[in-house]
Amino acid sequence: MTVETPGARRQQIEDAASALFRERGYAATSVRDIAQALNIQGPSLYAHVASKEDVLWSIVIRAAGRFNEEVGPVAAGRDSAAPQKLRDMIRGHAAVVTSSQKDAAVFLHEWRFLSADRRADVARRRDAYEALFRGVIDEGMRTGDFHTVDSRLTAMAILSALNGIATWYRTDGPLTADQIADQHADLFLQALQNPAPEMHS
Amino acid sequence: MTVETPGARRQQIEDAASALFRERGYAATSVRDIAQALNIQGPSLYAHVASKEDVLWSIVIRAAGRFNEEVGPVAAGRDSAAPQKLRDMIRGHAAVVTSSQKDAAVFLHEWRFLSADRRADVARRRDAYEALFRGVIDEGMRTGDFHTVDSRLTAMAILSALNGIATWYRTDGPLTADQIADQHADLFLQALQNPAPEMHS
DNA sequence: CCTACCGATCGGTAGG
DNA sequence: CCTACCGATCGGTAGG
Repeated sequence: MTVETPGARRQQIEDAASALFRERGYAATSVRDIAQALNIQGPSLYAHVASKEDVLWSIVIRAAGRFNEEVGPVAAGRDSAAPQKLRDMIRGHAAVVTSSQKDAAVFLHEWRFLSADRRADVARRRDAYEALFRGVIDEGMRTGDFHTVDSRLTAMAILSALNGIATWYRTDGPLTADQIADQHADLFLQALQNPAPEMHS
Repeated sequence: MTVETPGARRQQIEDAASALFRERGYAATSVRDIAQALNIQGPSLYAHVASKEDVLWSIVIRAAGRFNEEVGPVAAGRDSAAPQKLRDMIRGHAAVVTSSQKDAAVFLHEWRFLSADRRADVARRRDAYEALFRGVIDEGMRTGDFHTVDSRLTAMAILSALNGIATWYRTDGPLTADQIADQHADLFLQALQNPAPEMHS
């Protein structure tokens, strides 16, 4: 008697697939595995999805969308300086990794199993996203808030550290998602920020 | 007429497999793919290896061994303080990632396809290795060289950043392997180190 | 190192 | 959402 919102079943499929792709990897997960998680037969899945790759694609764009929604506005914001902006971007990215852990892990590790076209699309989005981080680092160097670093290497180091959270974060671990986000922000801001200029110099 | 050292063929198999596992992933690489890279037939591979998983295992322990050889002695060393030690550990780890890029990438991403026993073994080694980094960070906090951080989170951040190098490093890129290693060391030492104490305080 | 071959499983379709 | 089924491919073995 419950009225399901359209696509509710599709969502369940994607969630089950996300968990399986993360645990076993895309290539090692069969369509029947996904179906079994939903207590239906393998071929029944094709009433809802066109192909196994389509399911992966949905998960990947879902995750990519969350990162962009969270970090994009901060990066575009004009009302805060580079250090605060980078701090908020780090916190935002970390928050997506911890709150959408499965999708994020699949996005990060399984996108190579997409078709060539879709892979190219992901590569473009990814580069644009990394450019947000490079940009704020460059900005901080221009304003003198950050000391001189290679902004590409530094952006990659930050993002690799944040993405690594997807590998080791446990909801029942000793640190909350907020603490993890804050401590990464502290760590990298400490690494980048120049000491506040002395008043008398 | 060339006399091949024993195991030379085995090495070639592991090298070819390492490249393929890295590109396509273990599960998506067939035994026939590996054989083809060596211009032999699929079943001929079994004259040299017992199973596909055995090849993965060889690559994984090869990579794990390199990390331990490079970083272990530094971590155990008694002749330098925590900051210099951490700097050398970061440089050592980064050097392995860049010099054994394929093996390192396979080690980092494909080890979950090992049997349960071997996976447990890798997990143990990995934890012991991470403990080397946690240890030197703890040491630096005790001596007052580092300010207070969560050593586990910080160790994971450092290792995730360094392991990420395997994803983006290109031999023909703008930065040499040494520059990448040094700049990661600079970045994280900057993040951790307290300013040198004033003489008059 | 080869050919011939094995049972199992894969993603996906037909036709309800 | 089901059963029945398809061709392709998988890791691996037999027997040279």
